[in-house]
Amino acid sequence: MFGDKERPLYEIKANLFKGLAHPYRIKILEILSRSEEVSVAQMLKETGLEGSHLSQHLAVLRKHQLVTSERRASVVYYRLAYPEVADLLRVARQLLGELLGDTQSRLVGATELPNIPELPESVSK
Amino acid sequence: MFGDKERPLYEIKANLFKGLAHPYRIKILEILSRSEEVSVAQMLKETGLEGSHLSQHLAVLRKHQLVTSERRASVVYYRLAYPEVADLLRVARQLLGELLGDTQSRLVGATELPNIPELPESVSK
DNA sequence: TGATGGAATGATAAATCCATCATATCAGAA
DNA sequence: TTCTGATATGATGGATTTATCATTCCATCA
Repeated sequence: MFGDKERPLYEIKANLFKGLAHPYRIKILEILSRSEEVSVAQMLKETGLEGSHLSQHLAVLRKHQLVTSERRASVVYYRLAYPEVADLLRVARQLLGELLGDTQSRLVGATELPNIPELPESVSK
Repeated sequence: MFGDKERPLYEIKANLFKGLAHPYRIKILEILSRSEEVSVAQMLKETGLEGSHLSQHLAVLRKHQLVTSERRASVVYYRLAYPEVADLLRVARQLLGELLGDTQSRLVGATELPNIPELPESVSK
């Protein structure tokens, strides 16, 4: 195993992307990208997730240092840890523009990409 | 399940990040970012991976449409499917600059992030 | 044709991740 | 203090991902 100093950058980067690699976490980060600061209660509404499930995804995002949280009274507020997180989502959107623009990609995407668990209505976009 | 048209963007984005969420795939994409076009043989050398393992990761990258491949004679050449892929890595690097710049993050990263399988010497950076 | 080298695919066990449910913590109200 | 609403943590089974090994495919050369 590696000490942190010598740990290859690839692994740190891969970890970063792992933090982003779930539809609900993307959803959460996009909510945070728009709003500066959002309470867990608000996210519950916007995502339609069950409480502990949301908390679990928030824990992942915290672990990867993509968000920070602050408790005021009994409410916990989240925000993006760095504006670059939003940049990352922006570039991803841009790449997907290209990617989905290609005629074939629809079909390929539909048939070959892993199937995706259904989300509650409220989450659809 | 969703047809491709209504499939929420979050899921498509999450899939994109999943394609990036492995150290060897980052390594591979960075090699491709530098070189316009690279043969599998060259990647074998640069990554130190065993053949079928490399192929498997290349298959993942193809499935996610992050790279394209072309066979000329018996050699297969890969390249990035879109320049935005390199952008994504660039932004990630930038974010990590912030993230690792913070004093605490080293410790947190070392103790709390999932442990990472050791890579052969040749891959270390 | 058969043999050879480069690359991809298939199968499998181990590791990791996810959704669900139950339980715990924390802070304010009664 | 006990209760209650808000949030987090723990445990568990099922699904997905990964590393390894064996096999197959594809193109060239003898």
